[in-house]
Amino acid sequence: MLQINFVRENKEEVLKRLAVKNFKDADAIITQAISLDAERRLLQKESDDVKAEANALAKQIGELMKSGKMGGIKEFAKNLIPNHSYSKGQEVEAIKARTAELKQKEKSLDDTLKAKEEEIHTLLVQVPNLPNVSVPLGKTPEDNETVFEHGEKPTLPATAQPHWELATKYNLIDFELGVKLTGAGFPVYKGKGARLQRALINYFLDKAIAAGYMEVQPPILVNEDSGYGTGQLPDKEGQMYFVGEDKLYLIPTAEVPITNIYRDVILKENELPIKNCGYTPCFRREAGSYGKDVRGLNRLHQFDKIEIVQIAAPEKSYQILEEMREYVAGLLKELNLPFRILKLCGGDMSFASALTYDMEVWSAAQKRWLEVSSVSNFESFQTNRLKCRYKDANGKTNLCHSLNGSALALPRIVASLLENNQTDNGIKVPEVLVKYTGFEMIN
RNA sequence: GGAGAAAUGGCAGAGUGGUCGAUUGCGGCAGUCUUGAAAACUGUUGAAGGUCAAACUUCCGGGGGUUCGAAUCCCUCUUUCUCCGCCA
Repeated sequence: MLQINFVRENKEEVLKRLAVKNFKDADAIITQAISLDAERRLLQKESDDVKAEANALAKQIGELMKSGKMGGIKEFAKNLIPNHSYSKGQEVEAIKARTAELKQKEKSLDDTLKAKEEEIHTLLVQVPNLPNVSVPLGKTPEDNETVFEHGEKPTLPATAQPHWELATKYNLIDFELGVKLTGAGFPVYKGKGARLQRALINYFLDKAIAAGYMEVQPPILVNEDSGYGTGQLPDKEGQMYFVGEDKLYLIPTAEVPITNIYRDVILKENELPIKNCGYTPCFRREAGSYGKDVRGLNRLHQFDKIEIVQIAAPEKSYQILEEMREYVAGLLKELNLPFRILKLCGGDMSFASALTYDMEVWSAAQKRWLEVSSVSNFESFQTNRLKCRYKDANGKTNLCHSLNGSALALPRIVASLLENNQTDNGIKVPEVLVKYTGFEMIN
């Protein structure tokens, strides 16, 4: 969520940059939020003044009663409403009447204030993050900018098979069985298929740890506050599985629990950057995305992913984004998969991101690019919701920046490994994985 | 799941209706002393809104209530601890 103070002070800039994200109602929403905020501050002042008077009265009554000077109370009451005369014994009642009046006023002001704040909030949560100045213009994935390409696309013989056929041929993955147990999109990995999964998880975690990330094992169900903190709620509840009985959501990515570790936390500047990694299964309903690109491992309801998350000082976050991008690229190089890196255009970026790189591997039999990672800088968009802050050298509290990336998502890596490395004698396991799998060939 | 107890500032721990945003200790920061460090001493040290800056307001697990006035009393929710039951 954008900060209202920033929006207020940089309206033109905000509108200009929202246009890059093709956000339609920017002008109306921003203008209204700013005007509501002005009203809000006036109300706040008014309410504060009323409270200040009530507090002062209560305090004085306390002092008078404490000193036992009932006569003092009489004088006090007279000053309260100067031209009013009181009959005996009414002094205290007069004071009470005045505070009751104030209290009523306070309540009505606070109700209005609260409503105003909610209105502003409702408007602001609809506004996406501002894209970084380097984000290319564009509306569709066609407009993404390829910033890096690596590796040779293998040329496969005519007999080459897509991964879902290979998976069946070598008895690695049973899609039908998954349907029996759960439903479409919940495959069962078996034998070397299961072992390959486990090998990849361990390999990715070991690499992340070596790169300075601390491993965490978070819960894979989260509450509503967490869903809100990273921005899945209130908008995308339809994409998450929900356990109604306990009001918990199955995580769509480890980003949610790991980033929420830092919700309502004030960090010391020397603790930054915080680098966490974690393996979790991820659950996505993928409502409305059916078609042929869901074939095999291309799009699942449950899949495994290793996520890297960093909480950084604002002035370092873009440098860190590049480091994270290099880190993920390094993994793909080691796995010997041809890949490209895209800088997403304004129209293709996620709601919360300021700059995103997508990493896509070449899937040789399907002859298409598959997204296996997305590395983003959210700047202070998430941390504003999370209230994740740090104290700088001057003792001032500022919002941190948050970043995350997949490192990596397994299914499409597996798909690409199977397809690209297929030979007449079986599928060759990449060298770096052999010590994790314990076998060199799948046959 | 049943019974009881508790939830206060980075941590520990006072405070049971009236200058309490909160005693005190530890920790942190700054200074004095020292060649330097430690120790000792002095000062300082929560967050949010608001303001040019102040004033001022809010926050003692969350929400609601009683009262002129609540950290303090009442209701409710959540969490933690102890005991019992069940159990990987």
